[in-house]
This record gives sequence, structure tokens and C-alpha cells, in this order.
Amino acid sequence: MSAVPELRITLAGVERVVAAGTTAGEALEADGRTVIAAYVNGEPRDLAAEVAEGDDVAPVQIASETGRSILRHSAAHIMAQAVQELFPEAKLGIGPPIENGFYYDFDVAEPFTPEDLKRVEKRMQEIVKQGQRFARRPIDDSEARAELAAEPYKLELIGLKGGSSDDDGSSVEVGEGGLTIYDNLHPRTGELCWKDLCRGPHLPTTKVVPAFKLMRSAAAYWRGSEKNPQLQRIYGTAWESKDALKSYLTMLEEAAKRDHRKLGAELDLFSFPDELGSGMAVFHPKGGVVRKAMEGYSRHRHEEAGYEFVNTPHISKRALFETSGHLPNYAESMFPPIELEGAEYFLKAMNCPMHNLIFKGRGRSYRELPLRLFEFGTVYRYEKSGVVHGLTRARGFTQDDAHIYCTDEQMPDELDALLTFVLNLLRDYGLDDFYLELSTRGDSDKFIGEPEEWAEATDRLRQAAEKQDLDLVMDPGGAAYYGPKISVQAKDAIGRTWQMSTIQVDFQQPKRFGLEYQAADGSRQRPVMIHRALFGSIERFFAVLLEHYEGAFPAWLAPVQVTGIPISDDHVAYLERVADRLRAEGIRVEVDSGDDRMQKKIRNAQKQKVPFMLLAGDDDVSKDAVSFRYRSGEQNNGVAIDDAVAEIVAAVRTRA
RNA sequence: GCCGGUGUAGCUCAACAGGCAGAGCAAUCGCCUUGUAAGCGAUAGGUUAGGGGUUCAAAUCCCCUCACCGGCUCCA
Repeated sequence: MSAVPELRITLAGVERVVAAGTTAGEALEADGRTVIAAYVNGEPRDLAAEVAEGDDVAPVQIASETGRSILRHSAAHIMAQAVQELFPEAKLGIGPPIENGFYYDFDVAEPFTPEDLKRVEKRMQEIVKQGQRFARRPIDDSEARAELAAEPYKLELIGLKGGSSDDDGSSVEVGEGGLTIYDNLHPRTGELCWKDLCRGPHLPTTKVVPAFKLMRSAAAYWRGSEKNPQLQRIYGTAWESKDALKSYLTMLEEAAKRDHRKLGAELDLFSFPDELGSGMAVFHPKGGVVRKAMEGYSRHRHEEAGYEFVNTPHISKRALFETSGHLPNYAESMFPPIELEGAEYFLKAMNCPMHNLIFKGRGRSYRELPLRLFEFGTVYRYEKSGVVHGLTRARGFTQDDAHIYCTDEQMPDELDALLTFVLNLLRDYGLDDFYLELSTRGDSDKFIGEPEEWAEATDRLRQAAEKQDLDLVMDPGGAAYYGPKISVQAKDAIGRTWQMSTIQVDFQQPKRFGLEYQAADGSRQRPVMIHRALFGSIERFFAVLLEHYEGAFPAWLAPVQVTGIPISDDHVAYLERVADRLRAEGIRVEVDSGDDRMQKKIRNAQKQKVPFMLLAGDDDVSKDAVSFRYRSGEQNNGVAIDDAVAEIVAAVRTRA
């Protein structure tokens, strides 16, 4: 009897001998449901892949990041199959897994309707139930072209092979090596049900998809360029269990409850009147007082950190923005000019040119540097109509903008101190989970200036970033045209990341404006300019905090900090006296003297997310006391007025 | 800017298949005088986003504009 050839492989760190022809799934004794793929030498592969001599094989759990990606990618295939069965004329784009789900793009004559999605979802369920097998089949280019002759986008991808990148998702279809097609085969007859050009890997069968749901459809440009035709994209989500799907959907509902646009209306903070135009907010008194608190604290901290306060107008003649380089580079996102007395005036989209004029207003000495000019400067940008989004993407907004002019030698220390200042200030507002991103020069010719300057500035930003005990992520090509930047990314209470502060080094504007200072040796030198905005925009930061806190601002920021609730009308005057004590301490307090019942007043204050409710009835009056009801619903009854005032004042002063 | 969806009272939403625009909450006025999340009653509130068209008749069907929502592209 002839010996079956044997192979040595490593399985979970242990050497094993297996028969030639053994698949990864067999070697792992995978059940195909919880272990749905294998890492072979670190690369994800199908369970059906045969192992080779010396391979290192490990399981991929469906409930892991890689596992979910494979699941979602397979779900995308199932969706595409369902779509093509229902809409035979649909041409395939790409269908990658994404965070929390997947999508697939289709070229169809008519966009999908919600009813279409229901039909597709139903057909997907049938395919899942059927348990079609995902079978990998290597193919050479010319065969692939023949097989996919009816799929023009796939043909284009074949042409791109090797040149594909993760940027547009095309790498999902055509990987590095040779092309492969995945056939979906009927579980019993082996009949070909559907196929797609794909590098894989996939689930063993469609039956292994435990839970999925189609979410929405939308148009998307082919390969991410607006020069290309628009395809119809269907988004879906898929999870390792029904519970995981359910908790994801619950999380989406929770996030929707935090939507700042919804909370802004409910808490009467701000609105976007139609009459004003798209992307422009008005802040109501309650929102205004939160802004005032935010800005006031920021001003105070900036004063301590050696900033000087300036103010500049909202419009300027054309030449200023020509000098700064904004008109040449960003004309399309500035509002069109206003013609006046033979000159063209533009609404400002940036504050820096104006600050440069202040620097230039007289001769500057090295003794003045670093010169830190700060302004809450309102700017207007013509955001494209489809991108305007509540307070986070508006057409008029106010930056907490500063420009620091310093010498080359001062730059490292300044950047270092600046980053620490920024992070500490953000922490004071209640954000404490950060990472940093360093955006550097890319290949595009939009970047101006000498490579050496860029290298130096980038290096100094990196050094400053590395001193913080935070993750640093590189963002090649993400810089502004005039210089590299660090951005602070903050995670909010439900783990979403927001880009907050940016710190940018700029050699260009000092040059363009001819900025100079006189050095100790009498020579004239060019300062370095550092742009920085901490909140980015006040409106946006407001929105981030509103969502972070779900409207329940800490007491120091809350629009109404204390609501007095009388048990009956007789106690109104008593509570007003308590309120006066609090007002004398600068506390924002209201006494609800309306004719609602006490329970209703509590409900109202609770819905307005007021941090402290102070109740008073006969029991309290007799003891010179008040009763606390906190936002949490907890109570503390019969507290002496002095103690109650002290407690509230302390909570506000410490920004608890 | 592109694709799709939506727009009814301050808010949330009804109004069959084209046939008298309605409810709850909020507001106003009254009654009730209250111990930790909605007391009771009455009143008022609308050019159905705006404009044009079809029709005997339009919130409803068609066109344009505006705004919003979800994506794409963009975001100094």
C-alpha cells in the first residue's frame, strides 16, 4: 500500500503532521459556523483551502473582527446575487465589508425603492436558507474577461489589477496575485447559482450568515470619483448572532436620541430657520447661555496661557484673500463677492489674513514673540448644498481661532506647550479619550513650499505629538496646502470619534504677507506661524458636547442649573428667596411658579435635564431647608439652605 | 454639486383610492393647592414649505424653487 504523502504544519502553535490534500478547515476541525475561516501564515483563507508544507494554521472566529469582515463580505455577495436575480439587468460594482456592515454598488436604470430593498432582503433570506456553497476558482485574466463580458465594471477592475488600492475598495475584488472567482453552488445539485470576481475569503456556505439586515440605499460614484457615473449602493449590516444585530440596532437608536439637531430643538437651544438659508443657525437664550459659559471658560484659560485678544471684521476686499492664497485655492468654497464702490468684498472664510495684518501693523521685535493672537472669529464658507449638517457642518460658524507667531527656535517648545494646553482644555470640557493624527504632505501639486520646510515642520509636530502619552496615527497627504498639521481626535461617550482641535504649521503666509520681526542682532527675520483652533468651531464643539452628554450638560454648562419646585403656591416666595441666594453666587436658577402640579414640574425639569431640582414644602420651610432631586432621580431631603447653596456652588465651580 | 427620500398647528403625528384639514403635547384662560416624571375643563392655533399646472374638486396627481433627512463627492 502506497503511503499517503504527508505534510508538517503548525496548528495553534503546535506542529502536526497531516495528509496531503487536507484543508485548513479539516486541520482545524472547524465547525464552519463559529470558526468560519482560517489564518494561513497570518492571511485569512477559506476553510476549503488546502494547506501546504510548513503552513501555520489558526482559526478565524466569526465573532472576531476578521470573522465579521468575512461574514459581511459574504453577505454582500448574497445581496448582489439577490439583486441580480430580481433585477437581471443590474451590473455589479464593488461590494466590500465596512465598519458595522457592508455595501454593494449596482448600475441599474432605476434607483432602488424601499420596497425593492424589502424584496431583496427576502430573496437573501431564501439564499441563506438554501445554504449555497462559496467555491473559490482561480482564473486567468483572459478567461475572466470572457466570463465577465457582461460586467463592464468588473472588466475595468481586471484592467486595474495590481494598480488597485484600498482607497476605492477595489482591492476586495482583485487582490495582489492571480484573479479568482467565487461560485455560489447549490448544496445538493452543485449547480452554479451565481458567481462574482472576488479575492475572498468567504464563509463556507450562505447558511452560516446568522443575522443581517438591509439598511438603506444611496447613490455613490463609481470608484469614488465624481467624474465617474453614479451607481446605486445598498448598505446592509450583518452580525454573528441575532443578539449582536439587535444590540447594533439598539445602539443606532441610542445614537439617534443623542442627535444634536433633535436635542437642540427639544431643549430650545438653537434652530435653523428656513428664512435664514441653509447651514445657518440661531442660538436661542438657553443655547446662548451654554455658549457663553463655554466661551467664557475658554477665554479665561487663554488669558492665563498668554494669549492676546483681537477682533476683526467679517468682510474684506479681494486683495487680502489673494495675498493669503485663499482665493486662488479655495474660491469655490467662499461666498461670491459683494461689489461696492468699484471693489469686490468677500466674506471671510478664515481669520488668519486679518491676524497677519495685525502682526504687520507695526514693526515687531523678537521680544514680543511668541505673539499669540486669539479671536472668536465668525467665518462663512460656501459648503456644498448636500453636505450641510446641523451645527457640525454649517455655512456660518465661529472659530476659536488663534495664530501664534514665533521664531524657528521657539517652535518646538511652543508646539509642545500648545498641545498640552489643548488637551487639558478639552479634558476640562469633559472629553478625555483622545488620539492624535499627523497629516503630512502628499504628492498632489496643491501643496506649496519647500520640501525641507515641510520636513522640518512635520518633524517638530511629530516630536510634540510623541511627548503626549497618546496614540499617533499618520495621515499621509492629509495636510493643508500650506503646511502639516496635528489634529486631536476625541472619542465621545458612545465611542464615536470627532476631529476636534487642529494645530498647523505655516511657512507660507508669513512669506506671502512679508511678515518680519527684528532679531536681537538687528537682522530682520521671518516668523513661523502656527494656526490653531481648539473647538474647531464653537457650533460644532457645542454639537459634540451636546451629543456626548446627551443633552445632560454638567452643571457648569447647563443652561438652567437649578429649578425650584414649590409643593404648593405657598412655597413660591420661600423658594424665590433661596433662588436669590443662588443668583448672588452666579447660579442660573428658575423657580417654577406655574399652576402645574408639583409632579408635572418635576417631569418638565427632568425633561429639560436640569441638574438640580430644589423642592420646598411645609416640612422644608419649617426647618429652613430644601429637598434635592438630582437629575439621576435621587433625592436628598431636608437639606439646610446654606448647605444646599454650598453644594450647588461647589458643583458649578469645580465643573463637576 | 450628484442620487434618493421627506415637508400638514410651536412639537410628534393622523386625514382610505383626489371629496368639509384632525388628535395628543406645548400655549392662553379658568378650576384644583398638591411631597419627587403628565390633575381637570375651556379657548386659541393652518394660504397643508413657496410658486405654477391638471381637475367640477388637490394636503393628496404633475412641474419648478426652497428647506430638511440618508448617502456619494468635498471639508483650508
